[in-house]
Amino acid sequence: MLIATWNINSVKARVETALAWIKEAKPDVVCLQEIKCESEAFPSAAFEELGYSASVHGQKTYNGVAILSKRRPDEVRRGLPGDTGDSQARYIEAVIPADWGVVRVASIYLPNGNPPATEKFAYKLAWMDRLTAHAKDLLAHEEVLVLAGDYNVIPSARDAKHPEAWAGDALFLPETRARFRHLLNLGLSDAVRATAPDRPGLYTFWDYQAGAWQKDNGIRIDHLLLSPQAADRLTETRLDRHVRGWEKPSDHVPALVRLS
DNA sequence: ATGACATATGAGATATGA
Repeated sequence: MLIATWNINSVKARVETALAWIKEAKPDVVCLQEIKCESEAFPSAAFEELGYSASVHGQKTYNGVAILSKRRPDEVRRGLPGDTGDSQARYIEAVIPADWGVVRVASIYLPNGNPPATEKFAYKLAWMDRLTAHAKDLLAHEEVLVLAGDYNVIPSARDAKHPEAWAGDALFLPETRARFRHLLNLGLSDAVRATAPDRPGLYTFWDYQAGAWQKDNGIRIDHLLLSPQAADRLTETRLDRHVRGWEKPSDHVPALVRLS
């Protein structure tokens, strides 16, 4: 079972690109972030034509997450528990049938948090604490679980071409990285690092500006975190970086795991 | 360097991103 995560930076601006990539990669599950539209406006029909069911948690203009799956989900949760006053659409979770049972998949759009000296950074850290609390609850079920998405976290220096340039950034500050480590230390595996512990140059994002793609000035901020039961089934990880070179690309590329 | 790019909104300029 092939599971992907992709920050698509507006599903309406990118629907043709998304369809082209899905036809090529043929994933079983696709977690999308930054769809930037309300749930009713999501182009579900276009994906249904390719045989996918769409579960959507959207909002106007900003954020918005979705899960596309070939098999229809058994259940869907919209919104991250822990703060009923949080109106930002950044979390959706679905239980999806697999040949060997079911997999619980979350599509996560973790707050950016810049600039760091503002309430935006406090919101990011609080959101990470809520995610950790929820992950702890989910891990207690001892299921095949994949927490996939745009984490807006550069876990370590090897995950950036120029780590020094990110020193004061919300994506790389010690508080951010400590919370990400805390999440991993619950017992989750960073799938890409589980299969390539020290390899440099594994990036998922290149800024639109200043020729970042041409210079390969990238960072790795899109992650698939696996429960032990999911890690047992991990046979392949992949970053589809060629998609960044397509016409009108998202600034992120798909990251994938295969569970067998 | 608060800029470059890109997107949404809404119809010009601003907010957001990472």
